[in-house]
This record gives sequence, C-alpha cells and structure tokens, in this order.
Amino acid sequence: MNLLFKALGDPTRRQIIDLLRKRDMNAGEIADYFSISKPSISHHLDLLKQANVVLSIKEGQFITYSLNTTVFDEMVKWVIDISDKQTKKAKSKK
Amino acid sequence: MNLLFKALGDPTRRQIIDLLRKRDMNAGEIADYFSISKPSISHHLDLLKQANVVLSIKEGQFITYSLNTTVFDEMVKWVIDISDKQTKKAKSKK
DNA sequence: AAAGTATTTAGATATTTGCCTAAATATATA
DNA sequence: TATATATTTAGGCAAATATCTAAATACTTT
Repeated sequence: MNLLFKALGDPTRRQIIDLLRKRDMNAGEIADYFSISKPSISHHLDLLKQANVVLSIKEGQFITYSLNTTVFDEMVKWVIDISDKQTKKAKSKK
Repeated sequence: MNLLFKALGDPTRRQIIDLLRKRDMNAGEIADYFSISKPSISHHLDLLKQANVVLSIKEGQFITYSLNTTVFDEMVKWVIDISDKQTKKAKSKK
C-alpha cells in the first residue's frame, strides 16, 4: 500500500500510467514521451513495478511494459472502508 | 492529486486518517497515539490539510481535526478511468 | 496579569528522492 | 565475431522530506 501511494505520488509516474492505459510500450517508447533521461525513466518504471502497477516482459532486445490495474482494487477498498466508517459516523450524529 | 497521493504515501499519515475515521480528535490526542514529537505530528496534519484530507476547526484552546472524505472521490474517479480504458483495451483484443 | 496548556513555527540535521552521466549487460545484426 | 541498439546498474549531487529541540503564539485559568 505504501509503495503504491508512493508510486502514484509523482507526476511523471502518473503520466507513464496514462500512456500505458492506451497501449503496452517498451521502455524506449515510454522514454520518448519525456524530456528526462532514459535511466531516470528506467528508475520510475522500476518503482512502478515494485508497486505492482506495471508488469514487464522481455521481448528480445526490448522490454515491454503493461499496466496491472488489479492493484488498484485494494486501494479502492481502502478508500471505501474509510468513507464507509465516515458515513456511519455521520448517520449516528443525526 | 499530487498532494493527495503524497499525503497518503506515508504510514504515519495513513494511521492518522485511520484514527480520524472513528472520531474527530484534537492535535494532542492524535499525537498521543504516536511516539514521534508533537511538532512532527503537527507537520503531518498540515500536509493532510493541504491535501484536503482533513479539516481543522479551532475550538478554544484546542484544534479539532476531522476527515474530509470527499477528496477521495476524485481519486476513485481517476482509478476508475484507468481501469475503464484498460477494460476497453482488453475487450478490443478479443 | 501571571502561569499553565495546546499547538504551531523556526531552524537544524539525517534520510530519501529524482535527476544526471558513465559504464555494464543483453540481445540483434552485419 | 565485431558493432549497434535497448535497457539497466552504479555513483554522485541537489532538492525534498521527516524528524528533532527550542521558541513563539494563542487561549484558559487562577
């Protein structure tokens, strides 16, 4: 959960997610969308991978990255849980 | 959005959220749950306030903090949006 | 108004993060 | 096998973050 929120707490990484929403891409293609160096993008991809937001698969010389949206389920549960307790609290005030 | 994810990307701050889920609390009460200093907690509360996750209201000598769950709506929308496009992508593959 | 309580602000320090360039690794191709 | 291409790893630096203690601010009570 912490890795996930940390991964999402950076604009570049959210942009990468946004790109992968449309189609899978290899590291070089992703890097081309940004003005920062490839090693930096590689590092961002690593953090996204650690947070389980993206999956990577080696295809010959390339490494293709894809989104793994299932990790967001846990996050949404967390949010709903908080909102739920809040709703109960609000109700009990009446 | 960035402030929100950054705010949530820290265990202490998520614990604070967890506490406020049950009931509103003043800064001192919150600080009592942690082994870090009051100024540090005060700083965490400030970040949560900046991210609009908590609201504060001065009650005499005390400052009471409460959760503002509406800020999560935008986040859930963001997640659903991503998952949605992913679903479409998956469908189009069939 | 003086003293006590609650909280924040200020300033210092250590750690983490984001970025870079250079070098290493792995695969593909001439 | 030598060279080119794709990506990562390593090492370093600057900015951001998390923490601390000491001091300031604001309110309450005696």
